[in-house]
Amino acid sequence: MNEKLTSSLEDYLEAIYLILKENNTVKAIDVSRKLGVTRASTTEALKKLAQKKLINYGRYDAISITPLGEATAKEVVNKHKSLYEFFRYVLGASDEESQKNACAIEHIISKDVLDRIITFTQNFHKN
Amino acid sequence: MNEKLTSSLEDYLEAIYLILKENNTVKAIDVSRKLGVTRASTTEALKKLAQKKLINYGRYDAISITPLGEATAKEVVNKHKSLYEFFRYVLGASDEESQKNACAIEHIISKDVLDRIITFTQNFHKN
DNA sequence: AACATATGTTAGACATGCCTAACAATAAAA
DNA sequence: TTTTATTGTTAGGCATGTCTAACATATGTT
Repeated sequence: MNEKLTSSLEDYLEAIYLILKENNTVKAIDVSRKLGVTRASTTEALKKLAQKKLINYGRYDAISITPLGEATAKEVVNKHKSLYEFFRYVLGASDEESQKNACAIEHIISKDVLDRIITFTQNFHKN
Repeated sequence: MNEKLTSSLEDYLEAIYLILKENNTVKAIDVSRKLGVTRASTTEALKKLAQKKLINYGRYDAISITPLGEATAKEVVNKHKSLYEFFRYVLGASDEESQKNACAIEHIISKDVLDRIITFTQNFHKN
């Protein structure tokens, strides 16, 4: 049941969550544009996310996020944010580099190492 | 021509390089065991690496690495080592966690951010 | 050398994830 | 409201990467 999401599906879920937060509404095409994929690809991803109970969605239907989906999305967004801040403010990388690497690494880093990075960043800011 | 390797092919090349360094010889089955994949999968990967001139290899033939392949492998190994050291000695993660995360992140981190991590680790050791 | 075991290869299958092109439905404009 | 444009869906294709099972070759043992 509770299988781990693929990087790709995490990206779709994250996009839906972020768009919803800005617009209070999401359309498939917004997701397509945000991720730079075709509408066809988005349709397929939406089906899979709905099957996993992370979003509510039916044919030609509005998209909404479930509580489970929202929790999952928030986790990904937090990972992204934590990594971004580490790259940007601790390592001094550019905004673009920090974003790019956070986007890739957020899907594969372990909780243990991420937590250490978060702690490290906090201590770094204190000193 | 000089297309970037996939994460998977980088793993195979890295394994070949490391086994060669220990044994002075590699067999496909060694690679299979090291990566936890079937012999069939390794055969296919070897074909692709040979096509890209990273290894010398023909049907039922011994495997050797080309200068280009060796250079490429060394880069990956260095990325791995740098990440491992950062996780292990700067963040204080366990050996296993450090290995696991290095294995995954080595394929996707950018040169810019990696270089910053290397510098950071060096400075950390000085203080 | 003959047989047995280990290793390598191939074919065919499956899963993921992307695409294009054609079609369907909805929304906007006339 | 009828037409047009936008958005969503489906079907079919392609690439990657894995697997199993059957077969081929090589290696080791007797």
